[in-house]
Amino acid sequence: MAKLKQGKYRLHGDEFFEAADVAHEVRTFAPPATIFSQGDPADTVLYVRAGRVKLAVVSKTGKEAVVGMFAEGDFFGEGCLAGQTRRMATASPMTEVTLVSVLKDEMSSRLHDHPKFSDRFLSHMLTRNIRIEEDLIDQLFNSSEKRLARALLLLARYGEQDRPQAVMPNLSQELLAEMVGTTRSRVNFFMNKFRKLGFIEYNGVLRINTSLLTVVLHD
Amino acid sequence: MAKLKQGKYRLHGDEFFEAADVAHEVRTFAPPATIFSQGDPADTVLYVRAGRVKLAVVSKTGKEAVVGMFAEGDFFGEGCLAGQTRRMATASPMTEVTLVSVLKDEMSSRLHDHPKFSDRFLSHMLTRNIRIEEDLIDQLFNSSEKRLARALLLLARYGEQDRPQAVMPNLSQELLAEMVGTTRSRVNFFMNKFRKLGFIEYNGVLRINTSLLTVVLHD
DNA sequence: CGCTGTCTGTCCTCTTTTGAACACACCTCA
DNA sequence: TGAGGTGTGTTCAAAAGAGGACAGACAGCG
Repeated sequence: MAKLKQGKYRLHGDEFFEAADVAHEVRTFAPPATIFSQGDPADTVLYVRAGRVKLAVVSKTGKEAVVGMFAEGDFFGEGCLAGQTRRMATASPMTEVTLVSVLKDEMSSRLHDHPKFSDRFLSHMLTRNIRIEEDLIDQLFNSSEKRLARALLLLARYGEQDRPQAVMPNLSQELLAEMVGTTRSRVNFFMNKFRKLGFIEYNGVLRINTSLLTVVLHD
Repeated sequence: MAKLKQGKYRLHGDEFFEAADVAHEVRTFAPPATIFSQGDPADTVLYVRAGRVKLAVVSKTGKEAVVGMFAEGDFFGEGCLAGQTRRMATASPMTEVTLVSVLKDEMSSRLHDHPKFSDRFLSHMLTRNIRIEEDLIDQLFNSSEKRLARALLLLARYGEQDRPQAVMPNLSQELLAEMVGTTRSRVNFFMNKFRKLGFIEYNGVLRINTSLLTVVLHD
């Protein structure tokens, strides 16, 4: 385990793959490639060694929604372990990304016979679960204004690792709308509102005033 | 393993608890009791041996939303394994219910050293994950009309075990509204619409015409 | 019997959200 | 240099939803 500067412990990359002797394949992607598409046959579980991945669903009406973003240390595509035979969403790289891909059957076996590996995976599942559940509650309770505020705050926390609160510039209002579950015009409206109120500033880079923006969340 | 009539295999009750030698406690509840409340300290994982449980969140503004319903064979309250120290939701029995409760630390240990048990739990997590993700997508894409239709269809599938499509009578429009994430007046409006169109009928018992109602979902 | 509580049916207003349009700025590439 | 692409700022009418209010039906209970 490597201790990161924020003080959190995190298992690093391959160790536990190698410790558990998991047969795997390493693949890299860069935008605008596609890792897998909604409807593809699903027989591998993926793990992010480096970079960032977006998981999105498109509805019958062509609307697109982001249902997950994954970074170093995350698994995704694990639905196939529960019997999903097709991908339910489309995964694409947001940056250059290095992935470890493990066949479903291999994955099941190693989960079964290697406790450390299974611990690690289970802990991912628990965390992911909490996150989706929060997203669901957010959708159930909050207006799009609050949901946008929350999304920005989560992004800010992501950014924390490097400099205080500079968030990636390749984050269009269109993408924000997909993450939040609303339309671009709505996002634009609230972004300007937040800017006027001094909660955020942006012109190329996005800076977020965490403490001010938090106020939006709590009425 | 017992083979159920629908042809699905399902592990039954205690077997795998006993096989894994998990220290546990059995408790029973009946409405209108509370199993645990949002904000309570969280240090056990629960398992439903019989009956049905509702998991709901109340917002700061007093709105209530149902984020999960659990039946025989389901685990819940597993957030504490991922470090949540408080319950994020309130769990209540919907019927008479028999629960198995396992201390968090005991749970971690057994997950770590007993593959069968860990398999079983992991499979629960994967399934639950898929379900919440679907709920989230449903919220992101669909109007309350479609969400209600979906909720009813899911309920019908639940009922499938016994008679074709009679759904529990103690299912108020208020509760439906909480499950769907809307208001009662909205639910009432669509229930009447569905009834007029012959998609459902109700007067005490609710009967759902699955194939007709499915049409609503697909435009 | 009447009181009370719960659930349904209905109606109405106010707010939020959608969906689409158009102008403008900026970048890139031929 | 100019054309096309992409992202932003802005506006607006129309649709969907929220949030109440109120009456009637019905059951349990003192």
